Amino acid sequence: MEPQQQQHQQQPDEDNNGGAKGNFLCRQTSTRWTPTADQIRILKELYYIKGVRSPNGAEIQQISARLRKYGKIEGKNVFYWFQNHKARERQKKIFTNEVPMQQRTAWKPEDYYSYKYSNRFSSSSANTGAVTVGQRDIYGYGSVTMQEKIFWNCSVPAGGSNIGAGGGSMSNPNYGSGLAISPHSSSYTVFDQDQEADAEIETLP
Amino acid sequence: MEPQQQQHQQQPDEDNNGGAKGNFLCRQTSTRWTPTADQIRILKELYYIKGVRSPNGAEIQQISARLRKYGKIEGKNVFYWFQNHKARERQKKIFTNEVPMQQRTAWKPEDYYSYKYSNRFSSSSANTGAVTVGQRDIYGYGSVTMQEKIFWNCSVPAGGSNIGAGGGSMSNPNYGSGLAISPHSSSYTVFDQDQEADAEIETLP
DNA sequence: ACGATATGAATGAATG
DNA sequence: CATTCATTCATATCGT
Repeated sequence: MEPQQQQHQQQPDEDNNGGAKGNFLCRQTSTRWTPTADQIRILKELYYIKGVRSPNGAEIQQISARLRKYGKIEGKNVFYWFQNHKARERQKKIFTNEVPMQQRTAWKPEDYYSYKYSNRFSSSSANTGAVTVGQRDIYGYGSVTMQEKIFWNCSVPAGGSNIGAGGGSMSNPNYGSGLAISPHSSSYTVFDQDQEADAEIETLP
Repeated sequence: MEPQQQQHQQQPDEDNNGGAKGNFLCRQTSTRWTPTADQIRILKELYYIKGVRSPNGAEIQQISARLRKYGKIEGKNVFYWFQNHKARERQKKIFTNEVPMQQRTAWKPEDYYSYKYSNRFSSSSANTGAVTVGQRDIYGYGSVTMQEKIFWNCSVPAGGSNIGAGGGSMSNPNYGSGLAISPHSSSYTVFDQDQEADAEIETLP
C-alpha cells in the first residue's frame, strides 16, 4: 500500500501503430493513454505545487499542449487525470484517517463502507423512519443541504405506500409556476408507440 | 476518434428488480441505474435522431415509460441521461480543440454513427416531412433546474404498449408555463414514426 | 501464469 | 447549463 506509483514510461514517440495495421479490427494497440514520466512529473507539479485541481477547458488545452512535447496526449487525458488524481487522493485520505477537520469519534477503516450516502432524498419509501442518520460529512460539502427539492421518487412500491412520504411537503401546483422548460423542447414526437421488434442486441465484444 | 467502448452493460438478461432482496442490508445490488443496451439505443435515437436534448417533465415520463420495457428505470434517470449526454458532448469538444462552434443543429449524429441514417433525410428537398426538427439548441431558456420541486412522481404504467393511443392524449399537460410545446406547427416528426432502425448505433469502434 | 494494485476512462448522480 | 463527486469498468504493470 505504498504510494509507489510505478508508471511504465513509454517513449515520447508515437505509439502509433506503425502501419502494422494491415489487419482489420486491429484494435488500435494504443488502448489507453500511458503517461510518460515527464508528463506525470509535470502533472503532479501542477497539482501539488500550483494547486490545479480541476482545470477548465482552456487550461486543459494549455496543459495538454505542453505535455504533448513529451508524448502523445489529448485533452481528455488531462481532464481525467486531474479528476482521478483528486478523487483518489481524497479516497486515500479517508483510509488514512487524515481528517484534519475536526475531532471525530473513533473511526476504524473497517467502517469505510459506512460513510456512504448522505440522505439527499431517501431512496425507497416505506422505510419507516429511523435509519439514515449519523452521516458524517467527510468532505464537508454535503451538509445535507437539500431537503426537499426534488421529488422524483417514483419507485411505486407495491405495498401501497405514499410516495410523497409524510414528511415531504408535496404540494405541487405547477400550474403557472415559474417553471419554464425549453421553449422548444423537442419535437412533439417523443412518444410513439413502437414495438420495436428488433431482436438484435448486438452483444458487442 | 475514440474507441469509445461502452463498458459494462448489464444485459437485460438479469432480472429487473433482483427480486425482493429478502435481506435488508443486502447491498442494494445496483445502487445506481445501469441502462441496458436497448435503453441506451433508444436514448441515443431520441438524442441524435429526434433531437431531444432537454426533455421536459412530460416527455421524461413518456420516455421512461417506454424504456421501462427494457429494464427498470425512473424519470430521473432519463433526465440525468440527457443532461449528461449533452454536457459531455460539449465537454468533449472543449477538450479536443475548442472550436468555437456557432450553433449546431439539433441533431448531429456524426459523432457516433456517421452515415447510417444520413441518407434518410435530404433525399429530396421537396420532401415535406423529414429534415430539421426545427429547434435550434440555443440556450437561454429557463432552467429546468428543478429548483421548483418538480414532481414527476409515479406516473405512467409501464405496461402500456400504446402510450399516446388515440391521438396523443397525453394526460399530463405541460406545466402551464405557457411555453409548452407548440404542437406540430413547425416541423413534426423527423421522419416516419419510429420504425426503430435496428442498426447498431451502439458505439462501434 | 495469476492475483493484486494502480490508474485511465466512462458515466450516473448531484450541486450550484 | 457547468462543474464536480462517486462508482465502476478496463487494462497496464508488478509481485510472487
